[in-house]
Amino acid sequence: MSDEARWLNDAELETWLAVIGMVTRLPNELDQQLRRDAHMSHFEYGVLAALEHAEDATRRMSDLAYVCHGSLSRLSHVVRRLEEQNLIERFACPDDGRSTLARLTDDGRRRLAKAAPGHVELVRSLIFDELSEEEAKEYGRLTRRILDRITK
Amino acid sequence: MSDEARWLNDAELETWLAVIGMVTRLPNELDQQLRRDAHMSHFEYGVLAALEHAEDATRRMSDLAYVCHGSLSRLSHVVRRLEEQNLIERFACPDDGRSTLARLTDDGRRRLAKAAPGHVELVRSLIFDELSEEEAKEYGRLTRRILDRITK
DNA sequence: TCCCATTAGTTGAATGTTCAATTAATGGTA
DNA sequence: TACCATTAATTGAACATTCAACTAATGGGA
Repeated sequence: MSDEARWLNDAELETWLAVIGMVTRLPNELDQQLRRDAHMSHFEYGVLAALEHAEDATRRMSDLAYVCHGSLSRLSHVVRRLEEQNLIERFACPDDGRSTLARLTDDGRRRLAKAAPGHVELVRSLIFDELSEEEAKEYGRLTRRILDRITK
Repeated sequence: MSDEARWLNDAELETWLAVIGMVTRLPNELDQQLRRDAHMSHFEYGVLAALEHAEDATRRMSDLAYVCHGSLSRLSHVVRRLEEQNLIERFACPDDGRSTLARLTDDGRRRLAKAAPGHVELVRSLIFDELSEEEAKEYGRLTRRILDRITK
């Protein structure tokens, strides 16, 4: 309270308001497009994509939660729903009895391939059509530094 | 499908993965701090703050929804809960019978003032302690351009 | 004046996420 | 070996958000 110096100045506030808008509106935008065109949320898309890029299209639940930026609980619920649609299958980890492995099925791969073009098109139109190549790189570098702070 | 050129290249993908991490993790981080220290979500904080900065600490519901980046339905539910805690009051708009005005109460102002220092401290530690003054401005400009695209 | 498309807001149900409790396996260490 | 703190994952309840349906007021036209 006695520390006025720690308040945000005008320039900082302007930046901060833009950041709030971005982190609030962008997920909504991605969710809407994917729900409309591919009947999945952006988080679900991220789970499928994270599996596709993994060795054997397989990951431990906790690793998957980390790379998808979600809690293990959230992931567990989401994976159950994806499993019910046969997009993912779960099986015990042979190395560690506590772990569960999740693997992308062929159906899952097809659903992802169907969803990807429209999703990428939206990402491109919102970010990479707006910024020059160098601006986009700089934006990535700055964002990564902040993200590393958040992740600790 | 036939359009390989529209896919993301390595640099774009790196930028995009950082952005996804940011928009997914930052809201969680803000929510956790505010819930722990002030028993409110970041969205609720935003609603109170948006009212405080308004003329007579009063705004139409739909304006409030816009500046808070949420749907009118979401805002309606949130405002009901805040009203139950006497942080906000609602009353009919004299100019337009369809509109509802929301006003910050004295209790609401106090709750916001109590929550603000800890919240600002977190924002500062995540963003403005990481970036130089010029980097923060640049980050704000780039983010704003993307946000304007999202908002159309 | 009388429509009626549009805008503003609310509500309840369906859905999704968080939170806390629980189960179970692991890896040290006494 | 027996203990137990830690890690991994799941589950159900509580809570928040979205979605669709609804009420109601407004502002133009015909």
